[in-house]
Amino acid sequence: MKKPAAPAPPAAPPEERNFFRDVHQVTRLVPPGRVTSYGAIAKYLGSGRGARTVGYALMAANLDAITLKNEEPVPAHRVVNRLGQLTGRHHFPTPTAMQERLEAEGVRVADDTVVDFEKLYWDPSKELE
DNA sequence: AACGTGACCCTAG
DNA sequence: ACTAGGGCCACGT
Repeated sequence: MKKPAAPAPPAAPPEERNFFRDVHQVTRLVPPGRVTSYGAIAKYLGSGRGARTVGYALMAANLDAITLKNEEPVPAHRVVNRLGQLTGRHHFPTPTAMQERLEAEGVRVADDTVVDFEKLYWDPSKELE
């Protein structure tokens, strides 16, 4: 007798998704005045090509932090794409909130792009080993 | 259960 | 040098 259908392991705890939690954690590790990229985080987490999901997680992170328990806000404004562009600025409360926050930390932004991006780049795989 | 979406990245012509 | 397309992962309905 074979099992008609048993691969239903809903052993998923009510806790948040590990992936999300991981992304939030790494993002929070980014020091002020520094920036990182989605791909770097994805790679650090082992996803490699899950850079997209990282962005997803960040968006949810903002909502989660505010809606769920807001334990600690996630500095999503420190995460940009590999080109240093503030691609996610449109998802912020205001289209300029991301840039304002970055500038508030000393990060210069010009044309929706981080100036000296390579210089301010913070790679978790290298900084955190 | 399947399809569609999304703050991306990489490779090819 | 630039443009175009596909792929991957996770979530929502």
